[in-house]
Amino acid sequence: MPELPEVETTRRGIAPHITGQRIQEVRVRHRGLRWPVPDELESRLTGLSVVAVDRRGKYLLFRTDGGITMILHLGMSGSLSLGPQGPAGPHDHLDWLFSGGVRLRMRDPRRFGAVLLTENDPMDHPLLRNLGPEPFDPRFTGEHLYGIAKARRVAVKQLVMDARVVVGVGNIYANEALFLSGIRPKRPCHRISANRLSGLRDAVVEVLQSAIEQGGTTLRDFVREDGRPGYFARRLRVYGRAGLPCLVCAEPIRQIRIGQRSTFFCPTCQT
DNA sequence: CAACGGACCTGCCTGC
DNA sequence: TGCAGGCAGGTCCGTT
Repeated sequence: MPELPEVETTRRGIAPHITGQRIQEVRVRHRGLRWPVPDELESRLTGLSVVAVDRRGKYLLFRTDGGITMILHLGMSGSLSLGPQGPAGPHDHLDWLFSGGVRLRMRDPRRFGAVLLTENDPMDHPLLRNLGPEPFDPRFTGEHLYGIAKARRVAVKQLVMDARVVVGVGNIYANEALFLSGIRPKRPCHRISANRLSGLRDAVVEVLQSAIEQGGTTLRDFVREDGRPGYFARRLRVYGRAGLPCLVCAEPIRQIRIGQRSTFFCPTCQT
């Protein structure tokens, strides 16, 4: 159930184990993901070595010495694990077996994930081409947010969740960042000052950074028999806390819907 | 262009 | 206990 911190934690967990390793065999059990797993995946990957595992937004990029990059997205319910994992379950779609004996497995019950190949620069791939800056990129600034916000009329929560504006801010961390910066999720983005949007930028960076740091502390558990990456306990201030007292002012946290997504905020701390 | 709603799927929880 | 309904951390795509 990955947002950017989970994807980054996964990347850091697997990269040291498979970088430099040769793909000996690819087993595809179920091709049905968001898009069908390409028929030629097995034949084109077998024999290549992984030279790097990168990330762009929530996409993982497995770069190989054959000039081919495998693009992998975990969707809503996907996870990667390093083996040995035991017998494959019904939602274990793919295995990659490496020459060193390591096995990487992708599980995805809801099948919103994706596995694709590209032989070109993956940044030019249609799925990645129009993505906004990484949250930790110096180009993601308050001015960047403000410049876009003044020309748009959506709720600010929808703006920060728009991958063309900045990548990696999913529903949980959008809620958290808006709480931290004291902005109501529903506020029209063009009616927020540059100063407050700058605060929102800082909050986005902080909330993602600290989640990644917490994930890092459990990385040692990444290789486990049951396979699931070590999900860390999140310290959430508003997400999922409808009706519970605000941790700052004790006012009950409210829950509304914005663009079909659950939204949580404190009616006194956030204006 | 921007905004919006629907679509893709399964699992899990709630309430009748 | 069974079943319907609602909800879930993503994001693409078609329509207006």
